Amino acid sequence: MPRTPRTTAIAVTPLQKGQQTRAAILDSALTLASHMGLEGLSIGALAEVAHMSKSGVFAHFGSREELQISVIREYHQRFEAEVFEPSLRDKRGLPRLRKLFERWVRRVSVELDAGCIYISGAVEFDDRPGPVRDALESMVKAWHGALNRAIRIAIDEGHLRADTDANQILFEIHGLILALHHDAHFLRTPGALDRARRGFERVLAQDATQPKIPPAARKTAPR
Amino acid sequence: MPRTPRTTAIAVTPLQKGQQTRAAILDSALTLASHMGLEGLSIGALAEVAHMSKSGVFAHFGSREELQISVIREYHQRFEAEVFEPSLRDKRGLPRLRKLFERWVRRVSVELDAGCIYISGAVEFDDRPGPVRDALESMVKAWHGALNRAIRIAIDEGHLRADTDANQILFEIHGLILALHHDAHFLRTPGALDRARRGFERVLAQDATQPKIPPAARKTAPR
DNA sequence: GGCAAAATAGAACGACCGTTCGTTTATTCA
DNA sequence: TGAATAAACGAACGGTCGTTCTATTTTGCC
Repeated sequence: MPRTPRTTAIAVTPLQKGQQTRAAILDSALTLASHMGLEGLSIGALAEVAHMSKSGVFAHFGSREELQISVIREYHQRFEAEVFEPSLRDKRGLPRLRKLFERWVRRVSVELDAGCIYISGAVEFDDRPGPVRDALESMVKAWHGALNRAIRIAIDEGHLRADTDANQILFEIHGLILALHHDAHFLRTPGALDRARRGFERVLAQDATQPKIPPAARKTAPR
Repeated sequence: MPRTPRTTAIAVTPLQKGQQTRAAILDSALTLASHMGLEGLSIGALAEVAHMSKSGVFAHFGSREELQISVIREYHQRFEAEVFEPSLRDKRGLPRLRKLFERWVRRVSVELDAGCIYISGAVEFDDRPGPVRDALESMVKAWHGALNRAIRIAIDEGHLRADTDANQILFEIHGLILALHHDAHFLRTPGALDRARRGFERVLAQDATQPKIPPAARKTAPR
């Protein structure tokens, strides 16, 4: 058989028309879901934003549930590309962990008005079993796994004490992100970003083997 | 004019029939909203749970929005009665703060399956202006104000250092509660409750004037 | 250029939504 | 007890939802 790049031609052709509009729809769906939540994401509203008919949008996903799952997967992909992957080029241990947190914090707060789909999704679907919840859960767990690994590397490198409880640190760091999201998006308290950063340094300080010299604070607080 | 306890007869009569069923409806509405969120709270579903007709339920509130606000107010009242008010009988300062946190933590995690309306509401309404959001925001701010006062009392009593940043502590404590809610309800991770408690003691340890002797941990970790 | 296949549109569906209205039942009070 | 009032019902409305189906248009390929 000669070359048959028919059905599974992934990256060769510059995206078939269908995949292309699908990507455009998904892009609109992401911003829409960030504002209205995954439950508030309706096909009608999405069609309007994408300048398409309801059935035209629908045909790309087959069901609303599949659309929601696609949104979650797309969000995960962007999250990984923006927050996780760059950290692989950072120095292992605490430096990498700090950068990871900084990018995370930015992602949650800088997403100007829109909220984080992991966070809103967790609240919307904590009581609602099904494929959407499953997709969300596996994405969140994957991210937590990556964070846990980063923390353990910091232990292995000797930057954190050997008896450090990685999951406890993860729990507290995650709490800081959630509080940041809450204060920045709901209460709109100014200064929440710095509170998250200060909290992060306090969490690290507890288990750090070196006296705390957070690189950013060094010039302003050189005591 | 003789006695006219007509419209505003609050606590004298053992609750008119109307108020009585209104309270019953509100009770069902609270559990329903805890599961489905404030946005997922529909009058039809509520009527079914309350064994009433839609219009019968509707008449008690006049609009869905008013129903949502009533739910928020009722939740706030219960939250205050269960978490805040008992603390007024606790010893001022750190003891009171610890009890406050412990009751809060219990409230968030022990609500067996249902979620906290403050937390889910904050996510649902963070970019949806209107009376519902306003009601939620004022309730949450009232609670934060009470917590802030409790922390400052601990400073005044000399239990926390004089230069303690009360709002920073509040931010971090709130984060622990949010992380607990996330892990307990969404991920269903076991041990989240203890992680929240440990985090709380770490937050306090940073600013405590006495070496950390958390009363609960004294017997298990007497080092 | 023409043909098969993919992509989109448009109308219609049943279900549920919040809300309105007229009627009927239950409660209150003299 | 009987009249006045409050409470609850039931049907209906306009609207939006996800989904289905059939037509029409657009695309990709020889």
